[in-house]
Amino acid sequence: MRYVKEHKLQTRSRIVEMASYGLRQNGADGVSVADLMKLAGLTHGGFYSHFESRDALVVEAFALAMDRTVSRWLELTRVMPVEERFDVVVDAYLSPDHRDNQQSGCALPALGADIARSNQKARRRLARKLEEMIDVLARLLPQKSPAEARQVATGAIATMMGSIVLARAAGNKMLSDDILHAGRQAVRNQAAVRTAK
Amino acid sequence: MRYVKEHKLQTRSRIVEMASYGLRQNGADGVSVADLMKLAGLTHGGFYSHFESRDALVVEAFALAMDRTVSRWLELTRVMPVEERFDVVVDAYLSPDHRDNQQSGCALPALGADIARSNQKARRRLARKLEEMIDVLARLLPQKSPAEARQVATGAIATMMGSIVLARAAGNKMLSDDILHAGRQAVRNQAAVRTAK
DNA sequence: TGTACATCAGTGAACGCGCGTTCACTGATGTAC
DNA sequence: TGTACATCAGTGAACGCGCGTTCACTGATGTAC
Repeated sequence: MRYVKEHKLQTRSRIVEMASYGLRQNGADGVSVADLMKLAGLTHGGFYSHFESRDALVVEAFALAMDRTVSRWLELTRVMPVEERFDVVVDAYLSPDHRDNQQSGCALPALGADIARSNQKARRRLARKLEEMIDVLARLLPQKSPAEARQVATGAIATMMGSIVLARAAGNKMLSDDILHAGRQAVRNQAAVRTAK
Repeated sequence: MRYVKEHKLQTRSRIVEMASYGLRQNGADGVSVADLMKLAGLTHGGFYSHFESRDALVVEAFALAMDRTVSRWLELTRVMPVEERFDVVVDAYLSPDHRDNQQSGCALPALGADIARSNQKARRRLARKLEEMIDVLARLLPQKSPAEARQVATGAIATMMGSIVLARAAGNKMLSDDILHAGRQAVRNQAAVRTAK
C-alpha cells in the first residue's frame, strides 16, 4: 500500500467541501462533475472511485454545508450572554454579507428548492439536518418552553431562508435591503410574542 | 392572412400557461423545450417563432404565475370581512394543499432560487412582481400604517415562501406539518405585534 | 357558390455541444528484499 | 542503503444521450376571383 489509508479519504473530503461551495453558488444543476473535480484540483475521471453518482455528492455536499451552518451558530453564540444569542444568529443570517456570499452561506436558500424536488432519501437526510438546525436555534431561546422555542425556531428558520432567497432574487438594491430588514423585524416579532414561559 | 391575428397569440399564451405549470413542478432547469411544447399540445420546432429563447419563456411563465397568485389573493379576500382577509391568505398559502400542489402554487417557493441565479433583467422583473405582491398583501392590513403594513407583508411573504420550501423539502411528514404550523404562527405573531397604528 | 392561391403556424429531421459515466492506462509511492 | 516491485489514486479519451436551437418543408386556412 503506497498511500497512507487516510489519503483517499482526505481527497474525498476536499471534493465534498469544494463541491459544497460550487453547488451553493450555482445550484444543484449548475456545475458539472468535471468542474466540481476541478475545484478540488483533480480531473473528472477519478470521480466514480469516490462517489456512486453525481447525485450522491450533491447530497453529501448539502449535508456538509448544513453542518457548517450549525457549527457557525454555535461558535457565534458561545461567548455571548444568553439573552443576546438568538438575535446574534438572526442578524448574522439576515446580513448583506450572507446575501452576497451565496457560496459560503447557508445551504437552505441556495439548495432547498432543489432538495424539495429530489428523491425521498435525500429529503429524509435534509429533514434530519433541518431538525438539528431547529434544535440548536431553539436552545438559544431558553426563556421559552421547549415546545414554544421549537416552534419559534422553526418559523424563524423559514423566515430567514425565505428572506435570503427573496433578497438575492430581487434585482433591486433598495427592495433587497428592505427584505432583509423586514426579515429581521419579522423574526424578532415572532420571538417577542408571549416571551414568558 | 389565413388565421385571425389572435390565433398565434392564443397559442403563445397557452404555451406560457402550460409552461408555468411544468416549470413550477420541475424547476427552471427541469423541463426541456420539447416537453414544454408538448404540454401545450405542440411540437418543439415552432418554439422559436414564439420566443427568443428558452430563458425568455421561463421568465414569462414565472411572471404569469406571480400574477395568478396575486389574482388568487384578491379573489379569496373580496367577500371577506376586512379583519379576516390577511389570515385567509396566510392560511391558504400555508396549507397542505399548497405544499402538495407545486405546479399550480406560488412561483416563489418553486422558482425563487432559480431566479436568484438568473440575469439582472429577469431579477428586475421578479422585483416588480414581488412589489405588487407585497402591496396587495399590505392592503389587507388596513389597521397598520402603510409603512408598517408593507414591512409586515414583506416579512410574511418571506416566511410563507420559506415555510413552503422547507415543508416540501422535508422528507418527513410530521416535520413537514410542523413547519406549516410554525409558519402560520410566525406570520400571525408578526402581524399581531404593535397592531395599533 | 366554387376554386386556385398565397400565407404562415406548426412539423420533424438535423446540428453541435456539454453532460454523466466508463474504462484502459499511468505514474507516484510504501514495502520487500 | 539501494533497487525492483505491486498497488491504486488519479488521468484523459471515449461513449451515448438529451439538450437548445435551426431550418427546409407541410398543410390548414382566409381571400381573391
